[in-house]
Amino acid sequence: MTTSEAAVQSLSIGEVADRTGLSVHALRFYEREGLLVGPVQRTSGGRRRYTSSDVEWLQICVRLRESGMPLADLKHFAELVRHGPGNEAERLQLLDTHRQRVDAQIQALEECRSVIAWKVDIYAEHLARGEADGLWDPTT
Amino acid sequence: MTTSEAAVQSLSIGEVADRTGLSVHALRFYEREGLLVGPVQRTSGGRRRYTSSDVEWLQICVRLRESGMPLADLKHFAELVRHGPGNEAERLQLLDTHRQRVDAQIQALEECRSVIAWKVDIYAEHLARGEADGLWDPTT
DNA sequence: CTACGATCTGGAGCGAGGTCTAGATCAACT
DNA sequence: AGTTGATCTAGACCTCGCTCCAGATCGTAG
Repeated sequence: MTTSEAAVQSLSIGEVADRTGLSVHALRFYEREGLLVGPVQRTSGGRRRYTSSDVEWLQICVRLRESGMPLADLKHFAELVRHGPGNEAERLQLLDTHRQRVDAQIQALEECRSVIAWKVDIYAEHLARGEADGLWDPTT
Repeated sequence: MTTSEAAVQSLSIGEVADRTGLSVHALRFYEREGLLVGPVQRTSGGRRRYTSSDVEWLQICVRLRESGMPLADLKHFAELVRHGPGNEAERLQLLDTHRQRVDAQIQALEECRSVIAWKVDIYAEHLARGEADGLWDPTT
């Protein structure tokens, strides 16, 4: 049998690492930093057992981090959730602000992309005509 | 006339900082790190004078950095350009590889965006129905 | 029982990408 | 000449986000 039998609902840190893409080091680090909503349960021997709700939260954290949210903001969000109902408007604002930043980021990346694509085209064209057509501006 | 025109077209480090968005510190740092194609000219007094071609290169650097290219790659690109013609294929590949990374990044951000937008909608809906409808999953 | 891998804690270390300081010099204005 | 602000160099320092280490413990398979 595998590691989880009675533990079908709770996962070890390694299993959570697999499911979230975070390293076990990062998971412990996140916990120390107060990025989790609640305290992680422990076995009698002191090993962490993560609930599916812990894992869902971590998966959201991963998305927010991937999209550039700083750990400090993530921590703030965790605190809001931890303090329970009554601050939903603030949570909404935090997320919505971040969404706007993501939008801006996507747009900036698309501009970069087109500048890069343009450079790529210049190079490709030069190469197609043969490299031997001599000098050209170093910045192209 | 031509000479003075050329002189007029060179910029101080502060002016370049304004035009590129990089700090003067960052400009000196980039230079030290070998990210520039050529050595920057100096006045008799030792102050840097940037040509418009320097500035163009820096503007490309800014775009590449904004889109996540590491300084090491930028340095590599600068070296290729510095060593003159003959390695255009390699430059092309470097840029094209980066363009692919940018594409992947845009796609990842769009996924994040939609996850976040979904969360935002959940919060907005709850708030629209009044905050008083009690408990809900902390991870929502 | 023994091995062996996974996990534990606290704290040090790291790589990226700058940022800042000190103390001197330069250049322009008054 | 004096004042002021920009720039110079070398090098120390900083933030962020992990990553890794040492040394101990847990827990399962053989």
